[in-house]
Amino acid sequence: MKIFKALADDTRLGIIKNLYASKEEMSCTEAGADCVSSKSNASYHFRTLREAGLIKVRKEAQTKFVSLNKETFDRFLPGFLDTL
Amino acid sequence: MKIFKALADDTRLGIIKNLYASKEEMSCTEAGADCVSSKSNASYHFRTLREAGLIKVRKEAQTKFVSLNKETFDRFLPGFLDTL
DNA sequence: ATGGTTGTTCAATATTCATAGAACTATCAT
DNA sequence: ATGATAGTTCTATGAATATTGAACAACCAT
Repeated sequence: MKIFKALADDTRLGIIKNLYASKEEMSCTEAGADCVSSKSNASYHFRTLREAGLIKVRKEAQTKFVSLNKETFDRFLPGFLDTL
Repeated sequence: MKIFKALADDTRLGIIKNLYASKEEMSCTEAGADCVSSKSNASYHFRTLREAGLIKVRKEAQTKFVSLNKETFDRFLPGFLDTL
């Protein structure tokens, strides 16, 4: 459920696409650059994605790096990422 | 997107589970028996599911029979139904 | 024709979710 | 220490969704 709610939003879907396309981790700022409307908005969406288990977050200095949590996709939405 | 919005709700997810478990078509009343809170509410959720392409509807007399639209699941969420 | 099912539509309300700005923490660079 | 960067949290507000009941339409059975 949390997964579907997390994916039921254009902004978050955009972030997922960015992360999938990049094949690497990105900073929150990077990953949300073209989707997000303010930094508090960004924070909100990244939290939603994290709580749904769709992304992993690693902190380095001030910066947080995010990447797709492949395990979750494989487990609950196997094959989905390839339909993006 | 419409697909995720459609799945991002407990009531509709319940309906999907019922349909998946039954392996056959069911009437709307049957499929929603344990999830839905009123008949207008049922109608609303079935419409949402239909518009997302997740179910097929067949009318026979007063009764509408609903079933999963496997094509949509296979195309956009391959493998998902088996995780239910 | 009347009454009983099955489902739809409409309008009102309630609930949930998304957005914005301001104040804040933490880290780095000078 | 100061300023800059990266992100969080809070409160308020707006937008989108869900729920309800009432009135309705379609179909069947008698």
